[in-house]
Formats: sequence, structure tokens, C-alpha cells
Amino acid sequence: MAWKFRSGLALSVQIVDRLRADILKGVYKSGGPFPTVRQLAYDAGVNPNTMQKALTLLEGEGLVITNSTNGRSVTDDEAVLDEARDKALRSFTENIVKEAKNMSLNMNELIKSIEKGWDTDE
Amino acid sequence: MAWKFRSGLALSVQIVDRLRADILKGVYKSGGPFPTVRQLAYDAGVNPNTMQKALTLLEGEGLVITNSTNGRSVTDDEAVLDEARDKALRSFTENIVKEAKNMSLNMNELIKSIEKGWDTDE
DNA sequence: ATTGTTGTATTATTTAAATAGTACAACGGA
DNA sequence: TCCGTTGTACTATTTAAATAATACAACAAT
Repeated sequence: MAWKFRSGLALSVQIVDRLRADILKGVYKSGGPFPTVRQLAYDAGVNPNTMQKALTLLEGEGLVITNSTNGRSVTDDEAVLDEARDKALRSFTENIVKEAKNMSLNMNELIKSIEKGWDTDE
Repeated sequence: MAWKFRSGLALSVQIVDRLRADILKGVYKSGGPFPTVRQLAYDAGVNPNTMQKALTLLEGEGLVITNSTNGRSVTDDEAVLDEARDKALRSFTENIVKEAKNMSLNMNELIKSIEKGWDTDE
């Protein structure tokens, strides 16, 4: 099934975000094989060119490695993965805090709202 | 000074987000005048057509009202404003929770990270 | 009455992104 | 050796968004 995308935000950006998250979550194992450009393009329901662009960006982050003509692998450098996870969490939190302050929320209101919303969906 | 925009996300969407937030924060007072299309376009550093598109969207949310040919006003319906504030908070929280779960974070890790990041910048 | 500002509408152009289509060298396996 | 898959590269086209440039009716103030 094709992936879900939001409108307004560039496809390639959304693809990179999703693949990065999947790698950090372990959907693609450290040191293990990474799907091919064409396979990912098919899965996501986008043009192979768009997927390749996304993969090139991902590679710039050091999360995946190209084995010349033999496909790609997820990096086996756990330090790189851990740092990326840490960076993702800090960036995530930073954005939350920034936006919350912009909404004139104080910290306790925010936390309370999160606690309230955490089990709401499921 | 021109407003700051992120790349990748449609300008009109970013404009609506900012104007909505400003209204809910009280930058533009309830029942008070709202800047003209041309003024806002100048302030934001975008084309008047783009700003008008954004304002049309905003109007669809009921937050601003067009006084035929005499400019726009912020709605004076406090109920509408309160509901919009509530919706904004719930939407904000919902997105946070969803993304946090997607990152395999548990609630306490998230809250701890927010508490840690809250005073980091300033 | 005239002037200027308002929102709104229209058409054309530009720009960025995504898509379509194709090509090719490198490598592994049959 | 031969074949298929790999990543990569390239050009052209389409699509969506933003911009540019006007135009006009309605209203307020002078």
C-alpha cells in the first residue's frame, strides 16, 4: 500500500523523515540490507527519481551506505545511530517547546495536556 | 521585516498558521481591525495574491470577517475564539503524542525531555 | 463629486517539484 | 560468458504554487 503523505510539504522531505524514523526505530536493522530504490519507490507509490533524491539525502546523514552496485545497507555504526536518535529527540522536544511558548502555554499546561491526550486515541 | 518561512511547506499554509496563532494569542484583538491584504503582504514579504489566498482560508475558519469594502475585523465571537484555542491545543497535543509513539517514546520519557528542554534556550 | 483605499477577480509568467522515460557502467550469480 | 539487478545520470514534460500586473466595484472621507 502506498504511504500516506501530507499536502503542502515536499514529498522528498516526508520520505526522508519516514525512512530516518524507520531506521532509528529498527524497522531496518543496523548493518542489515536496505530496500532498493525501485522497491521503495513502488512501496511508497512515488516516482523512482523522487525516491532516489530522498535516499541521497538520507545518505548524507550517514544512516545508509551504498555498496557500489550491490544495494544499500543501514550503517552498522551504533554510535552514529545513537547520536541520530538523540538528535531526533532533542529536535523533537525543541520544536515542541518553541511552539508551546509561541502559544503562550506554560510548561505545566503542556504536560497536563499531553497526559490527558496520551491514552485518548488507543 | 519579512516573516520567516520554512522551505518545503507551502507559503499560504504557513501564513495561515501564523495569522491564526497571532489572532488566538491576541496580537490582533477580538472585534478589532485586521490589517489589509496589501499591508500584510508587504509585512510578510510575499505577493498580495498569496496573502489574499491565505486570508480567504482564514476567513473560512470564522476567525476574521470581511466588512465588504471596509477592511477586515477579527471576530468578536469569544466562543469561536475559545473553541479555536481549544482545538489548536488539542491538535498540537495530538500531533505530539502521535509522533512520540511513532518514535517509541513512552510518556515519561517525553515529559522528562520537555522538562529538560524547557529552559534550555532562554 | 472626487479621491483614495478596500476586497476581489483575472490572466500570464515564473519557479520548484514531481513525474515520465530512458540509458549505462558495475557487479553477482547462473 | 551472459543476464538481471544495482545505483546513478540525464532530458523532457507535467503539475502546483507563487508571482507579476492589472482591473474594478464599493465605500469613506474630504
